[in-house]
Amino acid sequence: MGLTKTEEFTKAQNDLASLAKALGHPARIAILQFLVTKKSCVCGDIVDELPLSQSTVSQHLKELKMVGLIKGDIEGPSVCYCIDEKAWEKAKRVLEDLFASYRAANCC
Amino acid sequence: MGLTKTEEFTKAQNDLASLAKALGHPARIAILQFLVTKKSCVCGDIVDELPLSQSTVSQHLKELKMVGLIKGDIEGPSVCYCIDEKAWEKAKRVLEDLFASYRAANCC
DNA sequence: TGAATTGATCGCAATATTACGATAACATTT
DNA sequence: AAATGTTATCGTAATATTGCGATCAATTCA
Repeated sequence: MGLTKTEEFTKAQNDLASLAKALGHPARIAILQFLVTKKSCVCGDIVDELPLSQSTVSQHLKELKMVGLIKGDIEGPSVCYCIDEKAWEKAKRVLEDLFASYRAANCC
Repeated sequence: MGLTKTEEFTKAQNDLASLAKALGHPARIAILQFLVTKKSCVCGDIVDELPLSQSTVSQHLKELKMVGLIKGDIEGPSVCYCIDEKAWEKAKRVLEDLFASYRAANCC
């Protein structure tokens, strides 16, 4: 198979999983960290920063854009990628909710 | 290829990505949520709860165990899976750090 | 001991991901 | 218009993930 049975889970579970999946690659973590420190938003600078080819970086940017964590504005010939504040805050909240829901208990 | 270039990134980036990757499947989110509400810790009950076969659930449990988020104690004939409090808190912190590092700025 | 129960592992098939070079698309500059 | 610079997309190869049935290992129960 290799096909996740998304229809068997709730939308919230799928959304959270999609978000986490987008974070589940070191290159994408690196991209987000770079954008957070805002050394630059320009795509080319991100490519220069990462030990990956331009096409590979472009793909990672696409995935981050798909879950909404970043957005890209065309700026003349280049593209300016930025954290999408709203999506960022929402992701933060959703993850916090998951982690806050646990109350330590001496089971086992 | 298909091979993540982990050696090109920092340990922190790889660790964070591994954690996120483990969270990046709805079944694993469902398992964690189930354990958090602590309806039961017994493996069989988790299997019953999920729309997946026993072997598939076992694999997901294995992945969660590998990143440390849960631990499994043998309890007679069955196995009791629980949130690993320490790893849970650490994961929480690491993700919080990432999300807290962003300061809204009107770039782009 | 033998049967039943529980969970892990193996082997396989289908699909997804990662990575890269090549090339396309688009805007700017000459 | 042509050349240049920047980013996206396509095609392809290698590897990883997902899912399941079958089977193995360990424990309990009769």
